[in-house]
Amino acid sequence: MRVSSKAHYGLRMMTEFAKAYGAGPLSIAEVARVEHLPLAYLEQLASQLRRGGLVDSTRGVHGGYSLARPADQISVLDVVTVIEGEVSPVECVSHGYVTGTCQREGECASRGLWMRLKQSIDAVLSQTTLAELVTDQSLIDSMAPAETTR
Amino acid sequence: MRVSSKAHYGLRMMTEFAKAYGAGPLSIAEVARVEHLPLAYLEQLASQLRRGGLVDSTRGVHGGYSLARPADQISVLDVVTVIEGEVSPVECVSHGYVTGTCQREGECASRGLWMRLKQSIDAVLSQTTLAELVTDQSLIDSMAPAETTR
DNA sequence: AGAATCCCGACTGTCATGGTCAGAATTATA
DNA sequence: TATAATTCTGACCATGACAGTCGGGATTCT
Repeated sequence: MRVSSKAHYGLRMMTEFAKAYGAGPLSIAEVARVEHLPLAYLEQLASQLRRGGLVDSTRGVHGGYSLARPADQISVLDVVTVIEGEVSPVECVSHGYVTGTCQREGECASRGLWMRLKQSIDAVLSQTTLAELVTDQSLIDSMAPAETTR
Repeated sequence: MRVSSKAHYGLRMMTEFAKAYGAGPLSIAEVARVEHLPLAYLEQLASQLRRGGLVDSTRGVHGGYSLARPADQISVLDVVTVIEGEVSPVECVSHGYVTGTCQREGECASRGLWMRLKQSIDAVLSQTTLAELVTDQSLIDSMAPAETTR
């Protein structure tokens, strides 16, 4: 029951893109610098995010990535889903599940539980948008300016 | 964001123990038979459950395992925690987290999110007890008796 | 004594994670 | 027009978790 650091990295990258939204594309070299993440790895994640339709890319010298839509219209769930695939505690509650695949389906008592769990997770993740993460971030920054020079 | 089938197996086994509660120990050979799970694997899981204090074991001929306390006092969270370790989307919100381990702690905007997520998951898993799973099970069984002969 | 059981440690194959690397394609700019 | 900055792609790799298997030991009932 954990979020991969892959998804976590992706979210951090998306937060950077959100901060830069409207000011032209942001390169992953820049993201790697400010977030201290391995550049070559971010490249892969950025590709996934693009294929998932969350960001647009611009190649060439002043290229980079920018959010495909405003930050308040991209939820954490969107990001996690693109990178990790659908959030689903067990296969039988995932979207593409084909009825009958699990032989125990009829007599399974815990499916209801897993469905509640999935809904609960989805709710939390879809309620938080990148925009909120960014404003939380600036709140933190403004409250502890002495720490930022480290 | 998924529950390992290891934990899922463990839960199924615990449900069997719950059904047999009060009627002497239940052997894992029996569990393996009715749940169609590999016996040798269940042995490992049963050991973990015992070490985690969720079941008591009896060796010898009519031995087996029985719940360490009534089924309504064991939650799904208890089971998952013993088998998978603490449920925690990211390290920095887990119980044993040492403040300062994550260098980004000060400026991390998503920690609040992960804490909400953990709480939400914990809530769902701790609200459901083995007793409820068992009664759900019997409800299902009584409603579709024709299917049980397959 | 022997069968049924739990107990334990070692082993194994497969897969996801968390990367790295080399090089090709594209584009701005000196 | 060359070159530097970028994205894009596919291949590669090391590590550890997961999902098991196996062999044998310890215990207890009959």
